[in-house]
Amino acid sequence: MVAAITRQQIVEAADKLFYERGFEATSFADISAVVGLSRGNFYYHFKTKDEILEAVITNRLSKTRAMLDAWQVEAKSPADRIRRFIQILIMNQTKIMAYGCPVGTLCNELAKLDHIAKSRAAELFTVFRDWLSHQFTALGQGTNAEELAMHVLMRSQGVAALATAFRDEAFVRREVEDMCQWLAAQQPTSITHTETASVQNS
Amino acid sequence: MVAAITRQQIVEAADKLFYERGFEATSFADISAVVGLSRGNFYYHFKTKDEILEAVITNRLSKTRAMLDAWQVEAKSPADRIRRFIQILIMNQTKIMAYGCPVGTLCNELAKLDHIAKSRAAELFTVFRDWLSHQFTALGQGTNAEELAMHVLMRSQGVAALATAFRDEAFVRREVEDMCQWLAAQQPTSITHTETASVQNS
DNA sequence: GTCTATACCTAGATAGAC
DNA sequence: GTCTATCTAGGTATAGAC
Repeated sequence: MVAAITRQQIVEAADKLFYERGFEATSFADISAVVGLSRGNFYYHFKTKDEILEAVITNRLSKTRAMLDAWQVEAKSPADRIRRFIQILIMNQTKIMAYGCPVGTLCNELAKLDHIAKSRAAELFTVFRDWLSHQFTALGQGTNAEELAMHVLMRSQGVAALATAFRDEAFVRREVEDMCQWLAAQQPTSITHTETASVQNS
Repeated sequence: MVAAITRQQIVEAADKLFYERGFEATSFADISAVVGLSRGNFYYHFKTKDEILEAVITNRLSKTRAMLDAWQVEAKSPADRIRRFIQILIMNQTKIMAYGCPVGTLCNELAKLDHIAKSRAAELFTVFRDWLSHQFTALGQGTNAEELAMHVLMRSQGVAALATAFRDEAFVRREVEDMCQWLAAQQPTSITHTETASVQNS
């Protein structure tokens, strides 16, 4: 149907604008201008702004799952997959320096607004955490796989936040490098020192 | 003067609301309601909303500097002072889980709005970074003191972001613990292993 | 399904009485 | 220095013609 295509166009445009300008700061007029639709017709597809947000989050969730599924096939080892995740910081550096992490900034904004969808937005983090946790288990870190996953997520969020504030490419590169070194130290089969001052001890 | 007191009340109220609800989502009506002032009278003190933001950031900067100066006296060793910084995550846990880090979330919002004050907000980070850098130098890490300072800032931001999304107190405690262990490993005089997979190498 | 027109509200901001 | 009244712009949302 044409309606389904228009709807998807709206969701994609809203996704981009919510990321670049924020949810509240984006108006229907902004979205409809991008799609090339009148504001009035807008309401044929979505009754409220919250409905669009809901659709945007759902869309992001499925796209994220698809991306992680692809990585599962493309990258051979669990360590390679985790590195692939870490490398997002390099791949999306320009956008992150301008607008921050799409997930983290959305969760923060919705938390402040005390918006109904804030827990649904946090699901995006859960998807990443569970996938990372799965990789750490495959890496032989079954006991504290989830803690290690949260640690990787935490670092990514921290790097993204400071990348936005300082716009320092060298900082991003250095921290990504450091994360990869940390990761190497998490592999029990690794030749590097098994003891590091890291999350592995509860 | 009475005007100066009223002005300060406005700044304090705006500071709190900008943190808890966000800059854009806070209206003049919200602020004046807290202060107990009419909207009209508001403009006697501040001509525009941006002027209030400017005043709020200036206020935060001076309060932050005062806090760090106090820590400089209260805590005896550089390591104690850095730990004091890390402990903010525990001290302000409830607020952070609800609204995130006041500095990080403000910088993110202003970045998305492409607001003129975004670089001024980032100065708040600079104040923390320079203070932390100073402590690391005192700790004997003069060569890469600033990098270590950025690493501490990065972790704090990451923990704050995920604390907001997951509201997991155990996670916060665990990561604070881990940061303190990492810190202990940064002291050259320390008895712990000198080599860790950490930022110390470029 | 898409449009125009419009209702209704709240925002930031101003004017002028007191 | 504080108030009320008011302006204008922009937001969400609806109605109804095509």
